[in-house]
Amino acid sequence: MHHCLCSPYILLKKITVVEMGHHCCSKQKVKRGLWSPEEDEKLINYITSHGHGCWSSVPKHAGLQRCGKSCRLRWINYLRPDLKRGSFSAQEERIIIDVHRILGNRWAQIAKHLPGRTDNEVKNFWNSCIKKKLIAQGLDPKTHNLFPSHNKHISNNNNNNASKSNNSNNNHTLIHFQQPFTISSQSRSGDMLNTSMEITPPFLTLPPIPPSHSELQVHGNMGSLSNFQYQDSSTTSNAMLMSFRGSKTQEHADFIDNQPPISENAHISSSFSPIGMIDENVNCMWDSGFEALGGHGKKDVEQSNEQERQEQSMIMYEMETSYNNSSSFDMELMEPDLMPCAMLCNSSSMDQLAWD
DNA sequence: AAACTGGGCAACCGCCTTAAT
DNA sequence: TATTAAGGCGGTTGCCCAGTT
Repeated sequence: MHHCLCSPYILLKKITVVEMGHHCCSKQKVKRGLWSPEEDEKLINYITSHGHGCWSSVPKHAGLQRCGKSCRLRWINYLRPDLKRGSFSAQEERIIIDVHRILGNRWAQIAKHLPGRTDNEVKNFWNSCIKKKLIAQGLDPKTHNLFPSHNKHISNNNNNNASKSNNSNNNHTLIHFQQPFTISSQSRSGDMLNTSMEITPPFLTLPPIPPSHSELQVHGNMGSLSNFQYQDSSTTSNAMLMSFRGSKTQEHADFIDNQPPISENAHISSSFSPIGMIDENVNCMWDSGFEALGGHGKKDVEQSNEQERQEQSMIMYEMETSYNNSSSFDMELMEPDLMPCAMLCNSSSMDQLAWD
């Protein structure tokens, strides 16, 4: 729920003036509570004509009895012109979950993947909505893993440590792919980066987007990780397929984008140590270059410069299975596009944030 | 109709980091 | 190098609204 700037809700809300003020502006009398339309107008007028500059001086220059922090927060979370309004889309929801899975409660980082959304908004949405959905699915919202009791239940049903739920008759596409694996990054030239991460699937924790918007298909039998495929055909250009072919002797994880192969160097290794290519500008985290599935647009020659940049940013990932339940890695080393969400969201937003 | 309750969300608090001196 | 102020961020609070009793 977003309150309109002229909402009676704001007008009726009690606004207090605090004598002591905040610790950051203790010598001022500052208003607290919700902002009035008049205050908003003052702040907007000042910032649009002068920029915020030093926030601590904004209230004085703008004629506001607020502390600088409060002004900054009000601008960032509510008044900024580039803010997106309205409820979160299913795709935004998926991005939040995917990034949260990797970054945890780093709302500001998560919000960077959602243009027009603020960290506060994402945080509130998580706490009020997504968290409950995950819990309802039997997933721990902190770890995104199954709660032990739920895990046991699934295990009993499937006789395996991996399972899926793909009942087309309900709205829960929930892939429980329990074996964690470690990702370490490697530059294309072969130089190893000190980047590694361990991911405990499932990647997918959301109900499928309604068919009108997207289709999420799960194929195969997850038993022993064999022949599992995940296909996201939400858009014509983003469709991809991940295939886990598992056996005790030879296991694969194929990540196939419907984009044309970016590099012939891409390959999949055995022993469940698949190596995929990461392309920050392709809407897919993994581009194995194995085979294209379905239609896709061809690379335009005029994009050669762009492609060169893409090539430079490609990182080879090696994944290997691990059987402990820890899931830690150095978040600071994780580039936004190296996250699962990159599979699902528009490249435009990801591009901007790619190498921040 | 009134009271109660939970959800949603804007705003605040306090800690940490960074930049300036 | 130490100190201080400002900015940034995650956690939490408090208020209003809508639904329920």
